[in-house]
Amino acid sequence: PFWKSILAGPAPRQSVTAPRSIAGVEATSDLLDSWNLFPDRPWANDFPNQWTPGETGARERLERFLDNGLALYHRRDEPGIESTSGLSPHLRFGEISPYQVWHAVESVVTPETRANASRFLSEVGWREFSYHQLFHNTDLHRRNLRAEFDEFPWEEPNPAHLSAWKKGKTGVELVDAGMRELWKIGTMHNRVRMVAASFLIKNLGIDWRIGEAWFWNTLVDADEASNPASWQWVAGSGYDAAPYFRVFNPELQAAKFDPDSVYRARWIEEYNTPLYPEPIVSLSDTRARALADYATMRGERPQQ
DNA sequence: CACATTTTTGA
DNA sequence: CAAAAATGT
Repeated sequence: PFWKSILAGPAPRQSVTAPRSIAGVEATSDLLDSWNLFPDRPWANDFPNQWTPGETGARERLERFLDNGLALYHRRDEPGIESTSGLSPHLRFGEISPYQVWHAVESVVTPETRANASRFLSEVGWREFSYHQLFHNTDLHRRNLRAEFDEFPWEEPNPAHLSAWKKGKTGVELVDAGMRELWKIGTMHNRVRMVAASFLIKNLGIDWRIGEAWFWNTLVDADEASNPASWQWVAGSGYDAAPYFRVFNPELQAAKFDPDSVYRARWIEEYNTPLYPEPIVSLSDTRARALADYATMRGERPQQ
């Protein structure tokens, strides 16, 4: 309903260009580079190859997406190909606005790319919906929007499981590839985020807030609205969220969206070697336990 | 933006 | 009787 009502309204306004000067204001500005904001630790070595912080980088990223990604956007769920925009860190830091994105897309759209363009804009719309939720719930990262989830029987996090998830050593290929992408370059493909989140919450039985906190600490696009809203979406505790019983099967997701293993092989060095670990949990057993926990929350008697 | 199971379809 | 569609969690 949120996006529908946005679309029913007027198009967003055009952005105004920055003024060269403001009458009566004398302002000098440091060069951003002189602040040496970029991390110099080894863990950030690969970051400069991934994105260029700042307004120019944001503009270039958008152009690149409009030139190459938009026509492929119907394949956005395949993490092995570059079909998503990669704009999230730029949007996060206000280096480009959703309104600018909207008008840029509308200015290049053709009948052939109309469907992809609308879908892409609706994804930007999810971000707006997240801010709508945050505006009305400043404790979005803490409180289940659907209060019945306060009764959910989360288990005490198993430290070995949680650590394996953070390090990408769960033995579940798509989850590990995503978590290692996150650690290496501070981002993760959206489809894989959903799978990795579903695995933590449902297969490992760990409270979504613990996953949210890890993403908040590691994502370069960590966003105070999108991050918690999306975790609540996967957990089923959010507004208009995925129902809790929608449990991703990481193996089926990998077969469907990474059929040639390109993504998994890219991020898991020891992929397809004996060094790669066995799964730390059984996907089917833990899925059954998750559904049983859900029934408990709903006050239902256990099956049989 | 799921998956498993049941029911229906149709060659 | 396999595949597609509907259904329940």
